[in-house]
Order: sequence, then structure tokens, then C-alpha cells
Amino acid sequence: MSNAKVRVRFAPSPTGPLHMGGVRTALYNYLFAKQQGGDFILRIEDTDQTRFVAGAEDYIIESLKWCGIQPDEGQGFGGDLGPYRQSERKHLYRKYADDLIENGYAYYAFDTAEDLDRVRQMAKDAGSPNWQYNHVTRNSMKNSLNLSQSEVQKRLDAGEPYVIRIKLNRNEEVKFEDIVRGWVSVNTNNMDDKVLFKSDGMPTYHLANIVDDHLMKITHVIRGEEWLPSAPLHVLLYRYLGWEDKMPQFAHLPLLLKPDGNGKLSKRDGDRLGFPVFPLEWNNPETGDVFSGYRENGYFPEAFVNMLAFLGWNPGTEQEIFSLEQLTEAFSLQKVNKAGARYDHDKTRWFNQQYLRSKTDQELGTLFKDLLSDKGLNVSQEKAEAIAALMKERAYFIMDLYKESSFFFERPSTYDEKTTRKKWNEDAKNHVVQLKGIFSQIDEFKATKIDEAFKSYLNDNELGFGKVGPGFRLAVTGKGMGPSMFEICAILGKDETIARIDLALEKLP
RNA sequence: GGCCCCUUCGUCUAUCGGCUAGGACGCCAGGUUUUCAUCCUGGAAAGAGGAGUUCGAUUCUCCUAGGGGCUGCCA
Repeated sequence: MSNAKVRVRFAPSPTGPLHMGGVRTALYNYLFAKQQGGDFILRIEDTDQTRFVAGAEDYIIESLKWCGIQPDEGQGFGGDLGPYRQSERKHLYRKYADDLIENGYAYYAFDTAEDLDRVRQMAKDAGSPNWQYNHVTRNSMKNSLNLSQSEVQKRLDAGEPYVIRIKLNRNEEVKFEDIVRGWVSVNTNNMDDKVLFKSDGMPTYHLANIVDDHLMKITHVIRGEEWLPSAPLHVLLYRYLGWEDKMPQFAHLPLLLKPDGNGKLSKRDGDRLGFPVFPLEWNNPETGDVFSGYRENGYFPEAFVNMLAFLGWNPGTEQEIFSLEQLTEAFSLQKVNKAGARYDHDKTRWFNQQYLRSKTDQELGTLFKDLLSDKGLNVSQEKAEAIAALMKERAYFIMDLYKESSFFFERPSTYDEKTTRKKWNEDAKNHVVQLKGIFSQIDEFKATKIDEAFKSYLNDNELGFGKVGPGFRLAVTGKGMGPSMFEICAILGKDETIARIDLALEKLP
């Protein structure tokens, strides 16, 4: 398999929105494929029809697109080895299950769900919580290993429901080399005869996965650590199907953990701790639940992707800001960590701040202008750019540009209480009146000119900035803090600045 | 409970036997700033515990502890 073109797949199941852990798995697949000059494939694993959720598939596709992780082929993206939805490949799987039976690697089992429940319950009552359908227990179950040939045929002919289970040898060591974990070894005595083919005519994950990966010429299986325990089963399936020489390499990724407490990150953690766990907002039409998304919360996809890449991987250098292209270049599965990574929301915000700052004033101005127009405020590109430039150092998100600058768009209706109390007195009033007169004399109402005029007023009267500045800011913006008043006045314009001083003199005590 | 995987500052991590254990987020302090934010400087903060291998272990091995995953006709 050494010279085969790298082909990897991301194979989510459409049982709900894709959460950020899934996005990271997709990302690592993508990065690895692109770096190796290979293909990244999207396959939808919808073999469990009972868990199907409408809209989930579209959500997955839209999420990948938003992140810039474009599949080369797969559901929604075309390709020659489709269909890429397992439900549409249903007819393909049966013959492989039959092959396995024929070769003695699998068998029919007629035990009903109730039968199995009963056996498990009995085992539990007897103090063994982990009953398994395996080389010892299968001898007392209803399957083609125990039943006579004719009895089996009779049940089959009668259309009695059955499943097909893999038949594991006893006491066999199954080993494989995982790219991130090294050699992993499990004894078949600790595994069970997993169902490969369900009574509804659908394969289970285990069978479908192996068959599809083989048919789609997958070279590397990069997936979450939750699959590690079943990887030996998959190795055995490749062997029993005669495909071991073309078996893909495995890489089991560490899980994303909750920021607090124990366990893996779950969808409820977002609401509980105040951050999104999904790339895009998800509205469950049936339950009415709404889960927030990074996109809707104002995150740049580049920041989100950059953050995810660093949750479990590190280039080994001190660089932290990477574009998708740079990630593609630097990525390596060998450098993926083994231990689970706790999600850190502060760091995510920091990444977004870095990306916001890296944008030009023009880009920010455009983004800001769009946001304002959504709020029904129409401003010129020039003004949007000027405000964005002034506010960007104190923003994490585009919406911060607005939150911190709303005074540009409406005159103060209230004045900061503390500043009013401490700084607004007869002196302050006088200064503001004086400034008004001085400003009205400025022909070119630019920040530098205002600055000059203001400073010379201070000099002429032997005043410190602290005596005049706060009252001035309060009068014009209603706030006790913010960016340079000269810049603010310049953006507001002479008339507006003076009008606001008048307003303050009228409204403030 | 059984099986498998994992274990460096609070968090993400660097280190592939030589370490005064580095960086980032967050935190704290000082400076810059009329103010806030930014920015700059500095600081506190880690190798789970115990054996062994070795001239030397954070790095290798084993044990213990802790954490995680799996244990479905779910993926």
C-alpha cells in the first residue's frame, strides 16, 4: 500500500449536528490528505435508520464548507466510487456477510432482542455486568453453530428474523500498529461475536465500514479514540475478507474533554458553560432545542479551525497562528498527542482576537458596515473603516466594534453615573463651554487639529488633562472611558461634537 | 466489574537520555495610556507515586494510583 495515493474519509453518522470534536476529526483527515497529495472523502454512515435526524446531513456539509474543509469527493461532492451514503449502498453488503458465513467466519443468530436482554439481565443478577455473545456463551444460544442444518434452513425459509455475527477464534492475539498510539494488542477472549448484519437487512457499522473503506480504496483511517476498542475487530474483518494486505493504517485521535469535571465534551456542556460546541447554530425542529454555533457567535472560521487544530496537535515550534494552508504544510499524525484535550474557551477567544487584528482596516470596515446595516444603521464605508480602525485593538469579535462604539450612532441618552458624580462639576462645565468655542474655530476638524487646540487650551490655562478630559468625554459620548477623544470627535464631525456638548450642558446637572 | 488507551504549570503543549523543564491562554504585579482596552516588562505556576535500567532519567521498563474510552441488531 506504500505507493497508493492517499485516500482518507470522514464518516459521520447523521444523527444530529456535527460537534466540534467531529469537525476536528474531519480537519485532521483533511490536513493529512492534502499534505500527502491525497483525497479527502465524505461518507455518510446512516445504517441506523432509527437514529436518522432530518437536516443533519446538510448540516454536516455546510459545517465543512464553512470551515474550508472541502471534500474532494463524497456525499454532496461527487466522485466515482459512490454512492457515498451507506443507506444507498445497502445492496452491496450482503454478499460480504455471506462470504464470511461460507468461509466459516460468521454465522446466523436467531436470538431475539428479548432473548438477549434476558440473558444479560440474568448475568447481571448473577454478579457479572458484562455478558458477551462469545465463544463460550454462543454454545447455548440460538444460532447456526448449534442448530442443525435443517433447523437453520427451516427458520431461514420461514422468514424468521436473524442477524449475522462474526465468529471469533478463542484466545487469539490481535495486533495492529496505530500511527498515534503504536502497537495495540487485544485478545479475542476479551472480544465478542459482534453483529455484522442486522435483521432489518442493514449492515452494522463494523461491516459497512470495512466494506466501504475497501471499496473506496481508503488508505488511512483517522477517527476518534472511541473506536479503538473495536479496531481489532476491524482488523479481523479485513483478514477474514481476504483484504489484509490492503488494510488501511489506523490513527486513533484523542478525545475532546469537558473544560471542567470529567468526561468527553458533550453537546449540553455548551449551554451549561456558555460557549458553543457546534460549528453552526442548530435548531432541532422536533424538540425546539437551539444550540448555538461558532459562526453565529461571531467567530472567524479560520480562528475556529486554528484552535481545533491545536487541540491535540502541535507543530513543535512556537508558532501558533496558522492558516489552513500552513496547517496543511505543518501537520503530521506523528505529532498528534495521545491524551485527551480539554477545551479552553479563553484560548478560542484569543485566537479570534488574533485573526481580527490581522485583518486590514478595509476588511474590518466592510464586515462592520454589514453588521451595522443588519441593525438598520447605514454608514459609509469610510466611516465604518474609521471606527473599526479606532476600536479594533479592544475587540475580540466584529460585534465588539459595535458594542464599544454605539455612541457614534446615537447621542447619549444617559451619562455614566460614576463619572458624572466624580468629574462633572462647575469647572468641568466651564471647560466644556470653552472647548466648544475653540472647536468651532477649527477649520479642518481632524484629530491632530483637535488635539492641538485642546492641548493649547490646557497650556494656556495651566491645566492637567485630568481636569478637562473626563468631563469632555462624558459630554460627548456619555461614557467614562474609551479610545482617543480627538479621534472620536473627528469621526463625529464638528457640528455633531458641538451639538453633543450643548446637549450635555442641558441634560447634565 | 472486564478490556483497551492515557498521565509535564489551572488549560493547550515543547522536550524524541544531559533541564537552570521552554512557549501560549488565563492569572498577578509594574510601566505606557486623561480613562478603559491595547502594548511593553516582570512574576507565580508542572514532570501522579514507587521501584528498576543507566554515569545520568520528564524522557526507557514494571507496579500502583488517577483519568478516559469501550462493553447494543448505535455509530
